[in-house]
Amino acid sequence: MTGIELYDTLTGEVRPLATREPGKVALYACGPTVYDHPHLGHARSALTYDVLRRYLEWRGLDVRHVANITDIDDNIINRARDEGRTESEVAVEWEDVYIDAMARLDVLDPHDRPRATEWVAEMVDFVTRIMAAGAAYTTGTGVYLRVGSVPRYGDLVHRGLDDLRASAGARVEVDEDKEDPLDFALWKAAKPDEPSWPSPWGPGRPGWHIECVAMSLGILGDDFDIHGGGNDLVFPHHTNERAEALAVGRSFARHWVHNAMLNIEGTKMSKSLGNYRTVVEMLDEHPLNGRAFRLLVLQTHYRKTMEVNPELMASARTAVQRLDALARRAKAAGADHDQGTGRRDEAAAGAFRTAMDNDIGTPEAVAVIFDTLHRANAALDGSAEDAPTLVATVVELAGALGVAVDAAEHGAGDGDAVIVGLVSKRQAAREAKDWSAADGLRDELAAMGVVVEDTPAGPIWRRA
RNA sequence: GCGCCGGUGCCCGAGCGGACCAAGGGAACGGCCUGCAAAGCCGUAAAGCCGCGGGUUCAAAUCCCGCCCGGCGCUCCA
Repeated sequence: MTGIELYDTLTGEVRPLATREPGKVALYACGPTVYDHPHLGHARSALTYDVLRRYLEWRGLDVRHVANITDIDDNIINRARDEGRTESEVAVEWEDVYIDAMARLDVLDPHDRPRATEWVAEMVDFVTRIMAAGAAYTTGTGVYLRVGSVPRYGDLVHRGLDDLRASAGARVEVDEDKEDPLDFALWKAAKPDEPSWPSPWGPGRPGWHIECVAMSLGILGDDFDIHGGGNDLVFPHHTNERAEALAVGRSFARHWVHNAMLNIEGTKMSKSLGNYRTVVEMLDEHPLNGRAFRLLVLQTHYRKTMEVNPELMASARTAVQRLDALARRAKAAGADHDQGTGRRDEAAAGAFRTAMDNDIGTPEAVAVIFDTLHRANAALDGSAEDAPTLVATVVELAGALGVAVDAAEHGAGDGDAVIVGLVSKRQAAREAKDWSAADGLRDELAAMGVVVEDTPAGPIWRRA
């Protein structure tokens, strides 16, 4: 028992996270198929599991975080064909873009980042076992899972087989060779000009969902703790992953976690609506956007659709600056020296923990952080004894959610000497009570994008 | 149509039966601080009968029923 409660999609309720091994958490989060720019939805999803992982670690649990990269599928093949390149070239390019974008969002690298193409042998082996179990059959186009043979197939989506059948084929035409419209390909027979791997059923490539089963069970083992992903993956992706594992009698995820989608300007983000936003684009717009977007994600519960628009990004940036401002003035006041020594405000840490233990209540946790920030500022105003502890608590709790607090006055470094010179020149003018000279210098700095703040301990500055 | 998740102040967004909490962030306004600012502090608002209509209860934003609206899913999408 971890004391942490998490919503489980399978049972449809918040329930205690009871891990397979005490003190350890095996987490598998579905990663992207790499053939295009990662968008804000990918970022929200990655952030959700990064925060979950960081919090579990903050609680002292030993987490093994696996996030896959799907580097072979129809989209990649189509893109490669369109661009006259190999599938591998396309996949490598977009995987690099993805990983770089995640790093800029301060998403920790997962402990394992398996690629589908590196696990084909395991997938073939898995399909072989499903065949042996009598839960699959071959047709001219590949190997199919017999969905009807899997007990409680629709449990994850909370729908019965007949109900699912009734809407099957609503969007995609049904393959007549299949025994049941719900059956899906475990292995696809090779078509001309497509990459393929040898198999007992002839050359082909992995079918649907099989890569995640092979990799999650292969790396984390049976009965691993948490399987996560966007809630659009509940069906068919996760439902079918689960079916594949169940077909060979293996116990799959103990807990299913799904994050909600994201809207832009009130409507869903989609390419056709023209409101499709990429992570790189968002990050390039403002140096604070990485942290601001994370804060925005944290301010909405992970199971609720979140809103993103320029105004909200701006307000999140302002909030991030308040965090930095606290650190800066604490540093100027010499009140930050005990950071990392373990001293913290236990009332705040306790409230934070209570919020997070309750199904990862990040909005409330963020509220605790800002309440503490408020107390820290007040303590700093009155030079109260506990100011350093409160400041350290803010930094620690924000850090537990992956929000870095930056006390540095210096930006990139370029031009710092000039800025420092102007700041001290202005201070000299102020001491001489030459206000017009001082204000002129402040305007000059402002034109350079630098804001000066006068504190009892002397002037400090930051980039706007 | 079916399943899941939602509809709370100017915007975003907590709360899930009862306590001076209807949190927290942003925006606005007044005051303090400041040479003036910035940062910070204090306070305020006709700001919301918590989507609409019923019901359960001593007590509901919180539970139940119906309706309206939004999002996602219903074969490869976070």
